[in-house]
Amino acid sequence: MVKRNEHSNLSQCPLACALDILGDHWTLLIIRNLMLFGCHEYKDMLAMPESISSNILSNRLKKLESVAIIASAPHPDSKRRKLYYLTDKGKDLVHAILELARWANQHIGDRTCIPAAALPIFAASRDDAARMVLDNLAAWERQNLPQTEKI
Amino acid sequence: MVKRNEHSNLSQCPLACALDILGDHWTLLIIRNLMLFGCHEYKDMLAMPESISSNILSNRLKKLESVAIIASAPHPDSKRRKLYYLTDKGKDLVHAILELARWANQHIGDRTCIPAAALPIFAASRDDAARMVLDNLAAWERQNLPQTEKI
DNA sequence: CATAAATGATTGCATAACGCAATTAATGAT
DNA sequence: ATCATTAATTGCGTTATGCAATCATTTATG
Repeated sequence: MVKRNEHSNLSQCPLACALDILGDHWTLLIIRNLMLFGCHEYKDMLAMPESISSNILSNRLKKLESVAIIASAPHPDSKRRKLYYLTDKGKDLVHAILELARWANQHIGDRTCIPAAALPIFAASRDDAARMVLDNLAAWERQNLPQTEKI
Repeated sequence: MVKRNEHSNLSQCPLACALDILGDHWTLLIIRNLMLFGCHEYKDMLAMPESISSNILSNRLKKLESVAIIASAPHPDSKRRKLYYLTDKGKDLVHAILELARWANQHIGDRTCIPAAALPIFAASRDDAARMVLDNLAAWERQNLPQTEKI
């Protein structure tokens, strides 16, 4: 059985190893949902405009949890629901994600439109933008996660 | 015929549109080769440690040229060789690429090792690093590309 | 209590993308 | 002339993806 090429078997380049985890069409969009769009539940992610399939979503959430980029907690309102959130490792992707979005906005901007939820972040400077995102996440966590669950 | 999900059909989010172009296992590695490793020819890219297949490489070079992230020029030494290089649009990915590499180095650093060619860049601050990369590229272009070919 | 709806997943199947080896066409070198 | 190099392309088998349907569990409703 020929497995998919895992760069990290052959290369120790940081970029190559990062792409083993992040280099597909969906993973960074899931992280974007958690980071910028206040999307913290399975059903919310299924409803995103890019229309991810439920099997792919399930698969990616599992992978991201297994490499500790995200974590999950039971939803306070229901046993069958879960809250997904970014770990510190996941939050640190804010710089890479904002740079990719910034590039797209600058170079393929005729095809893009910054989502309303992200407008204030795009208006800010690089450093301010990252800080705003992290502040928003911290505020969400104070409201929605048990205080002891901070990872 | 079911085509691969193209996010840009459904979403105008800059990140989603960027991933239509960059969101696979190989595209950013090719850009990395041009940007950081002084790798400007087909045969050099085939020799990279991650072992890309020649059909995939050919396909990605074509796609990247079609979206004007790279361009090519005939090699001065041989008609059958080509020189690939980054356009300004491609060079602007320097920030995103360095942030991804920085993240990997910080969070999965046990599995990574910064390639020697990139060490001085990693040692520098964010702003200095991007400037160093762009200076290196400009120097290479002065030596290897006809002056009128600047795109 | 019985039934229906919501939710987080999993399964089966068809298709597209990929990985590998071999091959091609054009050019250069001996 | 013959062989090697280079930038691709082709064929074929494997893997990943997309989609629809389904499942199991939990919550809501009559």
